[in-house]
Amino acid sequence: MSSTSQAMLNQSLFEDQEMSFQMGLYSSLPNWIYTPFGYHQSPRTLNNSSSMAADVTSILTESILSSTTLKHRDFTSHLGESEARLIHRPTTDLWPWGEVNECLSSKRCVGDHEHLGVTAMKMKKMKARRKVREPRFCFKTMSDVDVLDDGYKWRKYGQKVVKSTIHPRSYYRCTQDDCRVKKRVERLAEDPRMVITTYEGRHVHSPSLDLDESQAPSQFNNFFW
DNA sequence: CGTATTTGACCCGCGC
DNA sequence: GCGCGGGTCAAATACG
Repeated sequence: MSSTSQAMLNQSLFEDQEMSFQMGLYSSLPNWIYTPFGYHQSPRTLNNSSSMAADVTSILTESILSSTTLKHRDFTSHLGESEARLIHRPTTDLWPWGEVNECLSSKRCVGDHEHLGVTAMKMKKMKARRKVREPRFCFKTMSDVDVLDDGYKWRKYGQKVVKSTIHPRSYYRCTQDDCRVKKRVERLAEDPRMVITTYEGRHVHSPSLDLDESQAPSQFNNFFW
């Protein structure tokens, strides 16, 4: 992995993030899956199978959100041995399970975030808020449009100019009754081409196919909750 | 005219 | 306690 893409990865690890994905330009598939702990793998190595990529993201998300320990066999049992081998980091052929488990057991998180501009103070804030906040994760997408179509219907309820960027942050709530899922959308200060979409909570319903619902939702919707 | 968006006010947690 | 920053509310406004 180049140092440039590593820098992009680091940028995605911003405050409050449980998990992030980076999606490729005009692609519905994440190129990378990032955990808050800094490693990654490319679902594209899985034969471009989006359903399989969705499976991987589901496992990661479930594991992180439920604070269970992530184990390699979680992948092997789900994907099969040969496919699980493919999701190892290509450069090292090693998935740092020790670090994953360490972080998931809340002994310590992320280690060197200082160079990312995330202070220890902020980390304290994150921990405090995580206790009361819904699980959240985010996508980083290169896109001209701010609000990506994720299959759900959203109503905007706020906009705020946040510090350190000229780009306002928009706040959306799922329009479905009894569904408290929120998302916020902002552009990366360092690279306005990148849209950061942060989801908070999980939908209690399926994506609304507001028009033509005869079409199957397809695996694309598996990426979103 | 009903619904969605805009936008300033308000609230709340946090650091000092 | 005060100020700051981020998140939400809700009245006003825009839109279809």
